[in-house]
Amino acid sequence: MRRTRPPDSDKPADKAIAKAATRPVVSPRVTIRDVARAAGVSLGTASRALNRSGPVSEAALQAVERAARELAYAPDPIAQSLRTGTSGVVGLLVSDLANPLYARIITAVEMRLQREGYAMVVGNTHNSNAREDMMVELFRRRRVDGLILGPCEVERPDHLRQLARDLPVVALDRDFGDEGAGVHVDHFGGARDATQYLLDLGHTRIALMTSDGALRPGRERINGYRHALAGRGVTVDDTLVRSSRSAMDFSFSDALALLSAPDRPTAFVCLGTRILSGVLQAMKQTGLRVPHDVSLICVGDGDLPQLYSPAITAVSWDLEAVGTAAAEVLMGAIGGSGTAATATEAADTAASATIDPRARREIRLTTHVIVRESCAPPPARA
Amino acid sequence: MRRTRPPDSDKPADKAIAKAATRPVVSPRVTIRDVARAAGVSLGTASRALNRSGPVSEAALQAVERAARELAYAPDPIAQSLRTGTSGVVGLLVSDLANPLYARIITAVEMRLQREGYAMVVGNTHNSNAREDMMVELFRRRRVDGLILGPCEVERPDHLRQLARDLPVVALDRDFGDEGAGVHVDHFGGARDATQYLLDLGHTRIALMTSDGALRPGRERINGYRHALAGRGVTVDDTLVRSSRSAMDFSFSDALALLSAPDRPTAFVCLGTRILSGVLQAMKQTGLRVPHDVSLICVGDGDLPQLYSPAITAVSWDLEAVGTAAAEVLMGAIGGSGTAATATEAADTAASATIDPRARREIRLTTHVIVRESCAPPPARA
DNA sequence: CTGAAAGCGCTAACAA
DNA sequence: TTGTTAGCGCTTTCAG
Repeated sequence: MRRTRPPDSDKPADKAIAKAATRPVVSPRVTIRDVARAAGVSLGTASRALNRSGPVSEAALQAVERAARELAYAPDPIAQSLRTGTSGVVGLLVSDLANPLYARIITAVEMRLQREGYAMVVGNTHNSNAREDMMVELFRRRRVDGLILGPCEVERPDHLRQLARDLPVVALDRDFGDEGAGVHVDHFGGARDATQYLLDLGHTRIALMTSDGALRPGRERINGYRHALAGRGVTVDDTLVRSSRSAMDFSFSDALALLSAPDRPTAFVCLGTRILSGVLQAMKQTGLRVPHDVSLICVGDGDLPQLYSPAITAVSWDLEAVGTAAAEVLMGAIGGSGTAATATEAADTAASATIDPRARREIRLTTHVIVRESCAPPPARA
Repeated sequence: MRRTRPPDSDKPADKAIAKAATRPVVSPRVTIRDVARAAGVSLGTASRALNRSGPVSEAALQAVERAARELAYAPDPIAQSLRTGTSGVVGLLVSDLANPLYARIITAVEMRLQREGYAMVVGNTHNSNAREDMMVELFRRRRVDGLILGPCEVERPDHLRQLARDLPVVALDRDFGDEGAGVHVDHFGGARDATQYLLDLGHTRIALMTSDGALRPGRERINGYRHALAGRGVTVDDTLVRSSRSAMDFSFSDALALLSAPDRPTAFVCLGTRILSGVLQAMKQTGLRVPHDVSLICVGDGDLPQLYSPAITAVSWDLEAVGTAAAEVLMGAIGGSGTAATATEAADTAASATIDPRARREIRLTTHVIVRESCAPPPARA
């Protein structure tokens, strides 16, 4: 058996199918042909009856339906896909499926999609644009009817716009261009409110710890923080704004440094529970106490802030709503008579004027702060 | 437009595809036909060359590969599926995608699957057998090449065995019959070790809080607990073993009751972080302290036990390994020249003797306890 | 209103 | 070794 290394078709996608192909098919399916025969009509009529896609006499309709029922006929999605170019599948890509935030969003998306009969394929980008592009390509090959994309590595609004041009795309907390749709959480407002709450308590040295200043959520939050400070005439001390790419590890050491400094902050705004973890550990290590010595507020709620002792005040938003909204916007875009996909040759041409209003939809969700036990007025100055 | 209500084809699956079908197809794909033409060979030869599925002359091979490369040809998975009856997709069903445990397992599965070129469709059973059956049916229609199934509602080993008969199935922490495969975590050992650790510390009144006695994990854990107690000659006080279906809500009130009783337990084994939450809240409410007044140990590690203060001792196992193992076992079963699927008419007939050894594989993973700060000797008796 | 027929893109017989 | 052909199951013209 000659076995020169497969050169091109060795891409994983092909491997999978080739490998699986060795398994024989299961049981002889009931096809639409069987239904047609049983109903005594032609194949075309059966199809039209089943799909209500053309004129069918009442008699034929009844017969076909009865036959379908009796034979327990179920259409073959694969065959339908081949013919129609659509799949009844939507793809969802996030940086980390295991992130509880995404996990909850995904659950909501799945639930909504399931109700509508769509299946959901998921993928992990590991926060890499390259991986994202690869997965998107794979999904497109599989003819997904739409895509939901979470934040990834850096913003690429034009890239996203380009993609949205021939496939319904819903962005989660991502900037996108004129085309496409997305659901945005008001991180700006969340960070602003959190900071304001702290200011009201009398804090002025408020540290902000964020992980990803490059992405929309991080950016918006930093802006909200600055906005609140500016609103009270407090000048921003940039040494108090720490942002990095990796979460927990950095937040611990950064918080430690901050807390050990002579003029240490009296409050922390932590953007995410992983960062909260790091700060909490730093607190533990330095022997400082919450909220007596320093106040803490966490942007993004979860088990940890809720159950920690003292319970941590948090900025919260409805994750299920994010997922549901994403699913709904996407289905709107798919259902909407797909202006999105008329294969114009010159892809760089300016967008046509006939954009379906539904294809350009943004949903904005608000945040609110849940006051718990982790914030108090700052300790009297030494 | 006459519009008698769709009677049978109104099942969600059909709805999705029908709806999506209104969108036009994207761009004219490069087909294998184009490749063949460009390479100056016939369609069949191109196919054989691309798949190494038959004799091809070196010259033809080169030409085809070059053509494929230049045209950036990518095979259409849908068409391949229709022809071969396989899809390069595997389905994964768990009771709750948002459960951090599953979320991490899923991530690992996805990573492994992705490497092999498989896509993953996921679904939520919400712990309902009916939903599980429905989703399985949906997935099968879509011709998934295999299934990974998490625990759900109640054990149905025969049902699972039946299913595994014509589709590769990997069970996660579920009992399964003679056919099929699965990965099992040693929950028995975990609970036993945890209990023993507590016994060693001097505890005898150890409460066990579990959520799902009906499923394998819960059952095994209860057994492990009993085993450890029996090994030390401690008689089991059944009032100390609390099990229920719903997690957090019940665990709070149950723990509260237990803690308020005159002869209260000096230690708790909490099966899962959600239950830990409830117990923690009950502790807070009663003013009891960890580990001074009562010791705590959590089966199943996570953010909460790790970061709580005091940090909670936990029984841990490698979730990534669970996922990876599941993916690998499944791929073994799929790749294995599929003895699983020879459509024998009488499905109830005894299994044939020709079961591929790979098709019957079980992977067993061990647990270990991570000692932290939540356990101490019991307080001196009043 | 209905039936016949043409494919969607691919693989797998079967002849040559 | 190769080219031709027959479908996989379905939707959708296009004539009747």
